[in-house]
Amino acid sequence: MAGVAPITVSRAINRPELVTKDTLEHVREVIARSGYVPNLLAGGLASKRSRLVAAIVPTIGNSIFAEAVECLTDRLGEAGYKVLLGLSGYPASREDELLATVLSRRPDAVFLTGITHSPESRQRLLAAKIPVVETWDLTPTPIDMLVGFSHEKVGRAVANYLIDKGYRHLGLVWASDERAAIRRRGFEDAAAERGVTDIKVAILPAPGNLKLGREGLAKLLDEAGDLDAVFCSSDALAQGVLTEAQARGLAVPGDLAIMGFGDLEFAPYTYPSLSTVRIDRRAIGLLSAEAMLARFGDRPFEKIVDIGFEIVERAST
Amino acid sequence: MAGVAPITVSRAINRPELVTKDTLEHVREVIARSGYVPNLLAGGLASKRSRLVAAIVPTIGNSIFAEAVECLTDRLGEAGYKVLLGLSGYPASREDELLATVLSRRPDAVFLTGITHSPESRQRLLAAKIPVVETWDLTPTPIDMLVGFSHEKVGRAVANYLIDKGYRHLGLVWASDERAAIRRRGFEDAAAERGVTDIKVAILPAPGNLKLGREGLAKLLDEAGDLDAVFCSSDALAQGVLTEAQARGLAVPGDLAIMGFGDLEFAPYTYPSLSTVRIDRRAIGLLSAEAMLARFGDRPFEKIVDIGFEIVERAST
DNA sequence: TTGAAAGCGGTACCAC
DNA sequence: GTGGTACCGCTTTCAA
Repeated sequence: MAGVAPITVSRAINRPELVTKDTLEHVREVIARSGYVPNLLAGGLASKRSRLVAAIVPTIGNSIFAEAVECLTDRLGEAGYKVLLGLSGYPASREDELLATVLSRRPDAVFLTGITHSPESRQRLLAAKIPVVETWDLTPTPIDMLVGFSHEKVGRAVANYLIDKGYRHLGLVWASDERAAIRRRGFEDAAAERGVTDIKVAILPAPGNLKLGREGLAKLLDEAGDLDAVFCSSDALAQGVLTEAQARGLAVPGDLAIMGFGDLEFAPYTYPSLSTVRIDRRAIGLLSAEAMLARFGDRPFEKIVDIGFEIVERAST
Repeated sequence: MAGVAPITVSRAINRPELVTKDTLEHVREVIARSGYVPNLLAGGLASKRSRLVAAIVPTIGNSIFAEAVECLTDRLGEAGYKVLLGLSGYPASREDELLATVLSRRPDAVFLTGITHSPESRQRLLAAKIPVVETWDLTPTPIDMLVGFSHEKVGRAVANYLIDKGYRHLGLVWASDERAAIRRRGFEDAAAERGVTDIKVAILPAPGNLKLGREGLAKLLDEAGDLDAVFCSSDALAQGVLTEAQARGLAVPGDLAIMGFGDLEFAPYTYPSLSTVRIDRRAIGLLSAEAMLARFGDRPFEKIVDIGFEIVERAST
């Protein structure tokens, strides 16, 4: 329609600096007039760059992962990439199958949640020869790149924090999630080193929610009445624990201290508020995007980024 | 590698019923052994079916949209489709641009939030000739299909509900969001019909959160002390209003009744809990998926699905 | 700066 | 039931 070769249109769109100003204007005018929409499937096939990034997360509903995915999507979108969403569920049993189907879309990079993946998945990821960013956890041997923090350190830090404050009768209201299990181990190890053992635990199905939190505390209190501090594997559970404590007339933190995890948006402004472990979820998405973009542009990027965490003290501990 | 024509491999994967059992087994064995991963970009280009569905939502972080997208993704995933995420932000100013870039991926269907789209977007959508599902709202003239509910009716229902309960000094803590504006109009119209005017309004930026909710109630109370019921444009804001009310020593619902909107997961179990308008977010995602799948299979599906809503009464009204 | 030809990796169509 | 051939719509490569 524009009276030029297809390749000139391609260049006008993708590398306008290679085209004369006049040709460029003309092609653009025809594009606008004709309503031409380039077919990126075809483009991806020919160029072997799909400009698609797969994000595999357990869930995005009411969850700490949503915000990371949101940041990832935003940042990648600026650079012309779109995010393919893969929800692996809890437990991440669907990850293998999901990864296989997602890789057949030929994404240019993959964002993964967690660091434990089946040998088949690792193999497939390696074979794809694309940037892979594992997140939400730390390991010295990532598949490729990693943006996360140490769950063991979180557990240890919270145990020491609570013990420093004088609490000795500790309880956990805990979702049966892989990374939470590592936090628990860190917590129990550090507590044991300080001479605090006999930690009560209520295990609940993941993902946690307010109702499960209430049930968790109820179970804990029915079994052991002398609890003075509870650490929860998520803020959602902590909200439930707080609710149950209030319903039972317990003063927080007077009778019972409560610590959450994740620092979900609703937490910081609640009154009386929950103490929690702040994780910079936006940083996980953003840094993952930057890591991928760096690799796309052959620029160097740190292999492992530890974004750390922070204990946020509020009225409840 | 299998000693058969490419098309036979294609059939073994996509239409195994057309291939002899022996050939099928052999091809499958070779596929497993070689680690062959089909290229769906190429397949999509050739077949003109990308098996991609675009979902355009304002945001997925801490939001009512995340759950709908989750259900959509799950249901479509079962059928071999993947979801391309498009985040249009608040206000949906990026929708046009987003839609253009997303359509160049040749999705087989599009999930949209809301019913107001620019003429260019409507045009592009129509030109794509694919199923389009608009959601979260109602109109007699959708682009194609629609799964939603009437925001005007929600507003009217809440006004009548509060007035029936004897509240006369009404306030709104409201995010500046398009659909919320329609609920507000319905609320004010119905209230006016019952003789209740002079409704105080605090307008806040979207999306609402707990902190903004606190600020909203503070503003309302500072301007008009005689408030006896507040309707919030989201549960997140309502949580903030509740928090601020408690901080000021107001009894809820004795001194101040509070009504939220959306029925976010944290709300149902909070104690004392918020009354709210329950929207079946999962149904929006699921029914949208079903609508698309029906159209893919040339099966009929209702053009417009009104999922309705429900006022959930709890301690706070 | 622009274009011709080839091909990316599959699937549609029709013959065998 | 299986295969040959053409072609999906774009980008690569190399030549002009």
